[in-house]
Amino acid sequence: MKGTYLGEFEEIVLLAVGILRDEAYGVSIRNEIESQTGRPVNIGAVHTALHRLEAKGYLKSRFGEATEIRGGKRKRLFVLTPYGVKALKLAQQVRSQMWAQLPKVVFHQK
Amino acid sequence: MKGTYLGEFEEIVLLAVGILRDEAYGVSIRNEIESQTGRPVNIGAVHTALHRLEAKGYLKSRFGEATEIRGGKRKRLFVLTPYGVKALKLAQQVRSQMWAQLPKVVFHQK
DNA sequence: AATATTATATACATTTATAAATAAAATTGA
DNA sequence: TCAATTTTATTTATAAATGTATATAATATT
Repeated sequence: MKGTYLGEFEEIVLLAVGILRDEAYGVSIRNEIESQTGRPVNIGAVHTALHRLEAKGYLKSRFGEATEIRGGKRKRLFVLTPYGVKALKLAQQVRSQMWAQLPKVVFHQK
Repeated sequence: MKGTYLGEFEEIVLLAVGILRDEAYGVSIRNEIESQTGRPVNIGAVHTALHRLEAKGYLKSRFGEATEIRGGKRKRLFVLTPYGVKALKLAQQVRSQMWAQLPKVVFHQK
């Protein structure tokens, strides 16, 4: 495991998994990110990120039932590991601390 | 200008520039990031990020006086542009909003 | 069989990490 | 004085990690 920190997109994927809880899989994660950020997200990008995050130990996965709705392969459901939660907290904490030190002048620039 | 959002490291570089104000240049930025994050930072990584961020319009730069202390080249001093401040705010806002939606269970996982 | 839904694989682009080279300016000391 | 040295800094080159897009596969419904 090399990179000890999260990429920008990886972090958002982790957050989406946390929010979705038992319903976090490729497509629902994509939708969640799109609605939260307003930016279009490619499904392949999500799967690649999920795979890497699992390899790094930030996520774990299991197969769900084949979808009840229409068709499709079995969903692969993801959950945060304690290590993943820790990484999220650390990333946010560092930035919060830096934000708090930004001079007001900069902060209020338009 | 392609990538519309900030990389993880780019964001930290911008924050360091904001904190350092009139004294933001390669070496001081590196030191600031190291002390804020506790992780070692390569000076070349900082310079490439600064260059990219300037090209994207998030930063602008000018030359400072040659150092008063011993020897050395002129420093290239950086400041945030309004566009850079906006990008920082947006990035933090999206994540704060997502954090707020994380179920408490996840949040308090150790 | 065609369609809808989902996952996976592959390829390529961009960002970040690392190391080494180059440049500029002040000090040192003959 | 002035060339060698020291200090400070930027630039360049390359590798690794991360981000994005496209193509392919699997499975159920219509």
